[in-house]
Amino acid sequence: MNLRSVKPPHETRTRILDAAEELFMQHGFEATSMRLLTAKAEANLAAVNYHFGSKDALIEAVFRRRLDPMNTGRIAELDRLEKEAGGRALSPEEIIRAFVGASLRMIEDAKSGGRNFIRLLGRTYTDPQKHIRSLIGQLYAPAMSRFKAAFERALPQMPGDELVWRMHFMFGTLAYTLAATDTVQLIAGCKPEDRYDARLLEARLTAFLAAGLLAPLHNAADVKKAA
Amino acid sequence: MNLRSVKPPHETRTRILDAAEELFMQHGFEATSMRLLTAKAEANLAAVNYHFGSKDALIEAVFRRRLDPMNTGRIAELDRLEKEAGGRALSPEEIIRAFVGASLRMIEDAKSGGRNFIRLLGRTYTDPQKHIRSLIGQLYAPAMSRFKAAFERALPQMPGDELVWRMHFMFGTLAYTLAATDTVQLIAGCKPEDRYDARLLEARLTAFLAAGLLAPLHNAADVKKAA
DNA sequence: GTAGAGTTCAAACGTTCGTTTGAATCAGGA
DNA sequence: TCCTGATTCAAACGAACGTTTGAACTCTAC
Repeated sequence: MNLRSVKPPHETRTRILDAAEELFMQHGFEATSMRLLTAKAEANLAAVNYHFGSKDALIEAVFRRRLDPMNTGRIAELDRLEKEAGGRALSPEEIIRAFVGASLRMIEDAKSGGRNFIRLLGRTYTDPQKHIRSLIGQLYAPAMSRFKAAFERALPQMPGDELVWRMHFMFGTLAYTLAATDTVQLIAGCKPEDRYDARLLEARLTAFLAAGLLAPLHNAADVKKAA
Repeated sequence: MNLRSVKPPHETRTRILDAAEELFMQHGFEATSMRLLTAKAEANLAAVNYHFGSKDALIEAVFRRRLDPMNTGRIAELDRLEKEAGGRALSPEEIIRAFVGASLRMIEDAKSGGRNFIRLLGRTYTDPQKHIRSLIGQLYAPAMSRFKAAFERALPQMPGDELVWRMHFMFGTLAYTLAATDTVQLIAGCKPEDRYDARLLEARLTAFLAAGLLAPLHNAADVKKAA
């Protein structure tokens, strides 16, 4: 029995995923070389191609590992809330919290690299590569349609296109807030340790998003008339 | 006089900037090679290094060309509004519109590549490379502090850290909304030509942002108690 | 018409990239 | 103990990268 045999099966795979998550976040996909990545994972250069097939397949695996459970959890949480509410309609705040909470709980989970992943994810929503965006879209699609239906029930009076846009705005606020923490420092000095008091952030985000979602409806006719 | 002499002076520089703007948007910085870029600009491979010095310097020039006038315009618009208002305090909506309007006016300007730039910009806020983010931060700093002061005058009752966070949220919504148009299609089918009716989008965005900015203040003590 | 600065050009530089290869090493069952 | 499939390893592959070079070319001013 040599030293290497103490590793559980597939540990190399996991070490590669962890290293990839962190390095992709720090440097981006293209700027992270397989040599740097495998060195950090304490694996051989060929290990990525052996275990995943290619660099692109590794990227996909990084997202699937975290995103599938996260969105499954979001849907389950929504199911739970609706069952708990019986026939009563959920409030917009409850629905927002079910969505936002999943991200923040992963950020709070400091032991696993969840925070790395959330920041990576925020950056990837706007990645220029089409196959990456379509992967993200594909992984989000079930949760998206589920939450859209929930919002429609909670806000039956809101026009469909308006709801789509406001969901887009909410989604963007969440993605950007968790990815671009530097901007807060840009706006004003802000102690780093305050940045991720997840519970306080959740309250701030939810209040902001709920208010935006429930903003008074503009009058499209007025907008066009003013033009 | 040969064919090339019909080009105005520095036109090669401009063609390179235009090509870079479009290709950086489509493929990102790293994935855009100098060979592809100079081919699109109908320039020699060495032209970028001759006119700009390096690829990094080209990236910086792309941002400076658009961002400097845009933020100068934002500040001028705010100055104009305040002068027009005399002593009266500006409303949050007016301030938001002054900021958002600059982005949307550039998107509307379809002839120049303004729309490309705005999308590129939205993606770059979350770029992993530190020197790029710090460049963006540096170019935004004057407008940021100017608008922060304006919001403080408009909302004297709002705590400082709360305002910083809400500005962060607003900034994120704007950046993401203009960069990740694909997500709207993900949430629900949406005709592409509707996506950038800039005037309608400005109304939607401003309503959402103003409502979020003016959201009821949460009670931080309650949040901590609930934890 | 010629000197000279500004610009363009083809070619090559050294480096790094993702991937492949084939041998070496491992664990576990017959 | 030996076989077998799974995994790791060092080494090399061809391609693509950003940059540099020095000659060729263009236009202006004298």
